[in-house]
Amino acid sequence: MSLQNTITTHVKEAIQKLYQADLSVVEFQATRKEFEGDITVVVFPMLRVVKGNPVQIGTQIGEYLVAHVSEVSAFNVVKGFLNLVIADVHYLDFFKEILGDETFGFKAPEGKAVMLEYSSPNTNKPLHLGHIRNNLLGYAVAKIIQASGKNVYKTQIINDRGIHICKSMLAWQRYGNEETPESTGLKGDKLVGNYYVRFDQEYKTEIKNLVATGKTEEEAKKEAPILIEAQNMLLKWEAGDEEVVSLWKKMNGWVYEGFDVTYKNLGVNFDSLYYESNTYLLGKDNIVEGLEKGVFYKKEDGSVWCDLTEDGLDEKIILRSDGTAVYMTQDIGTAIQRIKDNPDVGGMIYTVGNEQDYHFKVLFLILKKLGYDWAENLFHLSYGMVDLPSGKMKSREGTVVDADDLISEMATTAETLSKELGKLEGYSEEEKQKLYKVIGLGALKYYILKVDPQKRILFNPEESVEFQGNTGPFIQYTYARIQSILRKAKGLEVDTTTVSMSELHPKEKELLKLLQEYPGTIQLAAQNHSPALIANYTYDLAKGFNSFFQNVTILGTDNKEEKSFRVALSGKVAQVIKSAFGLLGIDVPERM
RNA sequence: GGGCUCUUAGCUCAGCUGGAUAGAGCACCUCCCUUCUAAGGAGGCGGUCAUAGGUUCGAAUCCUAUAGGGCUCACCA
Repeated sequence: MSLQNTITTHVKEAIQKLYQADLSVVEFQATRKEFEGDITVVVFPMLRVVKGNPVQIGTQIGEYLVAHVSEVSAFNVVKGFLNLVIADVHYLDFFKEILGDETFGFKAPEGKAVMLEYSSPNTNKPLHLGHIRNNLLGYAVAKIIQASGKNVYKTQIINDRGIHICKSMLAWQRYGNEETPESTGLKGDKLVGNYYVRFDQEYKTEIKNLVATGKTEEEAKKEAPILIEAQNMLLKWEAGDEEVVSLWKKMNGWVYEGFDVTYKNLGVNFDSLYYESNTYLLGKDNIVEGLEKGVFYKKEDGSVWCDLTEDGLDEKIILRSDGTAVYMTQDIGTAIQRIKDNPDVGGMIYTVGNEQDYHFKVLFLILKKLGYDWAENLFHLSYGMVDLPSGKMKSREGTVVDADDLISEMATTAETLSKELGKLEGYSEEEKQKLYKVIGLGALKYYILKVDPQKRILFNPEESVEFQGNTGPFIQYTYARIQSILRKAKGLEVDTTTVSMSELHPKEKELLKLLQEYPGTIQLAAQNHSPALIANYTYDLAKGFNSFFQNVTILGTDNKEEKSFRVALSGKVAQVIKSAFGLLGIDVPERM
């Protein structure tokens, strides 16, 4: 039983004996550092059940706890706050318990699995900064939920069809001169993206010309020949035209090769892939089912709708009057299909930007109305946009921050800083390059993940990503520093198997308290789908260690017990840093 | 206009179920490398928690209104 549970039980007991009243919950908080004590019981809420002076009640409970709970060695009461001093032995026992536990903080999976979708790119252009946020979030949340005790399947739906894809295809066909990634040396996704931009340029020119002949802007946008041709191409694709389909396959193949490189560099991966070209016709059967159940209704023109006005939303179209599917149709079908493919999945998480908040609200509601039990466990992992100082990123205007460029720039910055510090003698060039990547990516990932997903990120490529202070590299540095201690401790033959300190240094206690929080933080982060909680926790832990490191002698002490305990404690901190950063998808270097 | 969401130090952000004097980093100022990695540590400066009401023992946190930013409200995806 945890200490909090023990104390809760005894506080309830005390209230029962002293006041013959039943307390439903006991509130705790960490004791503020200006007061003596480790944990604090808040007395105020008890006043609802027990009448009296909070200080007096607190004192009585304190006396009872000191008498009945061995870990509570002393107490003091300030206003309605009962500060409890916890005996060192409790922390040492805890430490003994977790010292050899490699999976400390992690729960074994049980119950139904979760399917988590993220990334979901379009295959007409390369990945950019917005995708990076999506990927980092999705991947981290998957890891966190896994750690909290549920199996997670990572998946993505690849938007590989539609008019935007045809635009790139058409431009390449017209102006590409049979260029390939091989012939140009370009990454496949970059090459295709260039032709998407090219299409837009031609399109704009045609609009301008049409407007010059007297057309309105509106008309021109609809009538531009290149657009008509792209639309025709889409029709051909849908009809299975061999030439178009083979071009489509070729160019998408290039894009996938390019994406693979980016994903690999980012360190993310997927357990399964869904292609929109396979799923875009899904959902129509479910429409029939919904009509039968009376969830949907048909209008005179044949279009199908779902009335959500009773739930405070609008009427939503589910099927066009010509019988073709809309976005919502596909998403309904795909969700149902996924559960059919994976019967052990009991819920899904969609990592999609907050501009689609309404869409997912509607989607989840419809699935509930259709009566699927798993529809109760759907979650839209919504996140804010990534803005640049110049405003919103627009791919057609070339103001996007390219994912590959950004990743390599971060590594370059890490390299520059590393060289200034000059601590890497004895490392091969290859090892160094690898390290720069780890540090650069660490900075980028941490920078993005430490921010609450819901909030927008203002990304200033010039100055935003720091390497000092509350950053990824700071935490990586702390880890590397501990590794250095552990390497040196090996020669000293420190016995880390036993822990028998008589008295804890305040800095040691601080670290042990932080370690105690780790499992709870993982649970909370999983519950809130928030990697930011893990990021901030890891920072606190690293900071705690650095303070410890600078104020307490670890290897230099003559006291053998002290040395062995401090080395063991450092090692455990390193292990937790590594595991917490693992949840964020951030690697940690042995040296830096 | 309706709906959703955000607003905390000069800047970037924490702040879990409402709890004690609102916390970090950057920047600025003082100290600390003959000691285990100074990408570090110790300290200082800096706040009307957007504004106004309300709820209660107690509000950055919950409710209402207002202001400002963002998103959304297509037979687009």
